Amino acid sequence: MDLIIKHDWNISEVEALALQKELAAKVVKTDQFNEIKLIAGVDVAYKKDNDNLVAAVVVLDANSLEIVETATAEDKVQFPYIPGLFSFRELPPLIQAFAKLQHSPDLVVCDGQGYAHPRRFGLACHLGVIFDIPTIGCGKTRLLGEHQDLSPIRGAIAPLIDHNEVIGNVLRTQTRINPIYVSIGHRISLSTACDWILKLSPKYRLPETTRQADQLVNSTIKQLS
DNA sequence: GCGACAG
DNA sequence: ATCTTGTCGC
Repeated sequence: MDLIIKHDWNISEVEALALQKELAAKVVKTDQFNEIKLIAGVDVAYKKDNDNLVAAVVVLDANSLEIVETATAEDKVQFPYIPGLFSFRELPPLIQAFAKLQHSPDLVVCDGQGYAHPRRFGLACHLGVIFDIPTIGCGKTRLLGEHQDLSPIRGAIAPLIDHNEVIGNVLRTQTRINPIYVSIGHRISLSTACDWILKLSPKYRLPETTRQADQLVNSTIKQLS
């Protein structure tokens, strides 16, 4: 896993906004990948005893959903949580975890929005662009945008719209369970992204990738405490 | 001015 | 995210 774009992370809020505007121009919104054999799920959690963040990456076989490899990293918080600047808080430890991987995933499912973002550059876009790999944004709650009511059945889908632009899809992954918010990260189309999320969510609300990453990051925090 | 606001 | 009481829906 090689970083294609490197930039400072110890920057001000104003500088972060300018950087988002610059990098957002590099997002590719169409399918640009070959066969997807390995899919990674990522998650980051806050460790309150030492004010650190713990990041976890889990690589799964795209067909069997069996775990192929995992990696974790711990780092100090160096940016506050600001809605719209989420990636500047969570990506530093995540990059460290990716650096430890022996396998390069062909697709990364992110815990957070992608294109469904005020400046169309959520965490999934940021991660995708700096590594230049296909990514999907997958959020449990809405950052912005409006949508119509959704059928209660698994597979129900509705466009998420902001200022007359479709910025993502609201997707029901389980019948009568709250839908999730899917958006483009990088090098993937919205429809292909939703196909993968449904395939990766046969049993639970969230994709298996996200579940495994969440489990790993929490067990890591418990173990280190 | 007030409310909303990924994790 | 995380903590936690009261309220609501099934």
